[in-house]
Amino acid sequence: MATNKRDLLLSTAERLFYTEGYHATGIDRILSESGVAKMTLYKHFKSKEELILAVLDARQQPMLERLREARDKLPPRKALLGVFEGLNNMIHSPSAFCGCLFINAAAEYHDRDHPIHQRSATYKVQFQTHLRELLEALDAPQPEQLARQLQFLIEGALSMAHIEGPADQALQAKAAADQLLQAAGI
Amino acid sequence: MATNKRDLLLSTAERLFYTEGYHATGIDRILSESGVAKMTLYKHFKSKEELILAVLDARQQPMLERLREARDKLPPRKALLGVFEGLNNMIHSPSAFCGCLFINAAAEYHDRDHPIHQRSATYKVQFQTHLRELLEALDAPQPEQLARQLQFLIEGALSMAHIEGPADQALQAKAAADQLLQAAGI
DNA sequence: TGGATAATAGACAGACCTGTCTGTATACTG
DNA sequence: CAGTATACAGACAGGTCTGTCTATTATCCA
Repeated sequence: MATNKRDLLLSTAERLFYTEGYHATGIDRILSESGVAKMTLYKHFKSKEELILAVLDARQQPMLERLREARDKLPPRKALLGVFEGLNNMIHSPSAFCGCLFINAAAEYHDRDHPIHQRSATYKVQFQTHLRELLEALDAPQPEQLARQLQFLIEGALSMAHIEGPADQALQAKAAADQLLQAAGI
Repeated sequence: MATNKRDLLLSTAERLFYTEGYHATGIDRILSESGVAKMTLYKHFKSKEELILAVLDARQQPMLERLREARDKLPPRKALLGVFEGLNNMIHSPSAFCGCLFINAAAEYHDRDHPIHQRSATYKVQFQTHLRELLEALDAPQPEQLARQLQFLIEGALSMAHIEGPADQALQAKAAADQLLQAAGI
């Protein structure tokens, strides 16, 4: 038996939401694939929406943690370009690559006041803050703007890898990032 | 009475699919907002899926046409940066901006063999071809790679504008594109 | 061993979904 | 005027969705 029904539900739901979509994945599908009873799900989560929010939170934590680890272990420029290597691994993950869990969530819940959209936006803000801090450590002239431009490259590579299939998107984005850094004197 | 029921259905469906999502928009909603009868819809389109495909096709045509117009009227470098101005207009459109219709479609129909996903991918390929042709006209050293990098900037700016709300994403992406072009000696 | 806790299966309500069907009204066309 | 195409309203079938409920079983701890 798995350690914790709640975690089992979260990991099953994350996999299905990620590979099939949020609307397209019904509660019953999550239950049958995880082997958990319906009442157990509704004891842990008030509704499907709360389950989605919990999945996003659960995913956000390790992602940001890995970024912080790299920042603490590596020199700033290596940590910065390391993000693109992580992206490359993600795109070529053995399990099906379906873009970004948060972008996909925002794409299904368009309304910016919707909690799910907001949670996705929060993650992206934190991600961008991370990039900006690394650039500040490198004394970049316009860290805010450069961080946004690097994020565009990352998000764009993610989107395109999702739509056209895994290829060398992350490496080409990394090459562009490298040029932008050079142009900023880094 | 509107000119053509088919076109009325297409424009209503496009608006709803774009602002609410594909799964979240039911057939009945499209019918009640367009004032068209159900049988009329199913006379023009075999199924909801075919309606979605028709919406994507209908949207693809004018988009590519506008790009070609710019290419024929403007010098290549202006046409290239003009794409970012079009993007800026799109992001700040008076009607709600909800990202890219095609990206959103791919995000709801993840399977790359699915007709809807493929149709979205086809559009992005044509878009990239357009960028590459402009770069070839400018004698860029590596037109293929540069085209992909510019597309990452564009898609990334689109994604981020969708998730965090309309701001200066297109202009910052344009600034990055300008630097990449300069670095390539253009 | 006994009792609380947690999870189980499975039925159910009520809403919504797509797609089909019937029958009627309107408008164009030979 | 007759005939045909087009669109209409609205019921309907069959399925799926979320969320609630009941009643039963397993597990753990004192």
